[in-house]
Amino acid sequence: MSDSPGPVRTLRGRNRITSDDPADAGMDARSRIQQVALELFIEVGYDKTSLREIAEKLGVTKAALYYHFPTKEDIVNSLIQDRITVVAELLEWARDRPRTAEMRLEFVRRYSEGLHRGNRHDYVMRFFERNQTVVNTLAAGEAMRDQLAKVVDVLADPDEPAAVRLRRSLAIFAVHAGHFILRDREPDDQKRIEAALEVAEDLLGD
Amino acid sequence: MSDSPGPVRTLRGRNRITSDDPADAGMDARSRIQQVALELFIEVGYDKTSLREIAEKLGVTKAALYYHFPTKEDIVNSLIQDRITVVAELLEWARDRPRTAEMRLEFVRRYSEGLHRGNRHDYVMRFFERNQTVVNTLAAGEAMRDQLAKVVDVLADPDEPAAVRLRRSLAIFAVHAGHFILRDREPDDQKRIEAALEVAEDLLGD
DNA sequence: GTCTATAGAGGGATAGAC
DNA sequence: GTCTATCCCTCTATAGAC
Repeated sequence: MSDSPGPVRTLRGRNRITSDDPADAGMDARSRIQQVALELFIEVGYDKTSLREIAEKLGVTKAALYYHFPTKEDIVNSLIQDRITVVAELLEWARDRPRTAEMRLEFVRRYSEGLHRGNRHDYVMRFFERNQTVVNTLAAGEAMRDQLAKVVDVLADPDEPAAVRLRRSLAIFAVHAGHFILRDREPDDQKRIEAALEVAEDLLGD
Repeated sequence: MSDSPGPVRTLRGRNRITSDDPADAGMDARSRIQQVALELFIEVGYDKTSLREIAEKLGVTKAALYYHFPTKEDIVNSLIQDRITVVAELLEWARDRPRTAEMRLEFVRRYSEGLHRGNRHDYVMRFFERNQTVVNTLAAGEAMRDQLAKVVDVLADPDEPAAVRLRRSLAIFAVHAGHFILRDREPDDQKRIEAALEVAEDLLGD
């Protein structure tokens, strides 16, 4: 809830998650907070990440954070909001299209594209899966859950057999997980994404 | 670490996770604590579950818990320990067997069996996936991660192409997730397990 | 084996100066 | 926009009686 005061949302094209240090000029305060918080939320966990820790890593004090985000939850919500918007657009695209095999394929490709092109959406999803219990207590988290269910429903009719539904659900999961599961063996980002898509398309077929 | 004082480990055959109330005679104190804690850890999350809450649900006080488990972490560790043992045995079984297609199939079947027959192992795994960031700070959690990697390595040679590796990894995930993903559409436990196995076997083929 | 009471630490959030 | 200082709360864990 609430998108708070603070400066206007800039959200520059940024993919890497390595704002280890002050080399991060080029980002406004709000973005830098989001970035550092997201890293910590993924690695240490949302609950175990204190505002003090975030502030320290940014070289400011806790109180400074409160100027940009009224609560800790608001940091998460701001992160999730972008992602929700993008998926909502994709669902809108799919809305009245007939559920053909080609349509489903195109749907997954667009899904993958939105996940990897946009701003750190892959890391937002990683946060989501690594902090499931936290996310369930958030309104924005509930929204994401609903969307995910709708995405799955695009890929498989709710009254298809259980095995088919599961198989198609895994297509989405392949797109999500591929990026991280393969990280150690396949260093090339693009190659990983393509491999994941290959598996996903395979799962959609009969 | 540490398996603490407390009574001897009994761990009766028990599958349901519904110890809502004192209808849970038949379990010793230690098991009842594990049961209630596991439920809360899954639903509310490990961090947000306080010992007070666990104690309240059991109708005792916090201090009583400390008699059975020296720390909060020890509850988790005791839960995970069984699971680690079972998977270790399965990996031992697989150790020197040739990696044929039949062997992989049998491996996954045994994996599924150990997951659903044993004592609430499916819920332990659900705890694992829903509290990933917490589990990573635990020694026992690290052990589970290692085992999972080894399980995947049984199904796919580390130097096979990325897409193949991902596909096979998903076989294990299907077994894990199927049970929960399909819960709303397919009420029959056994049917869900079979559907998941069907998908898993499919993913192992070429 | 369970209780009451409390120590001791750390967290989120606010007040108000600059 | 950032700071210092502080409030207030909850949590884990321990001490010691019964």
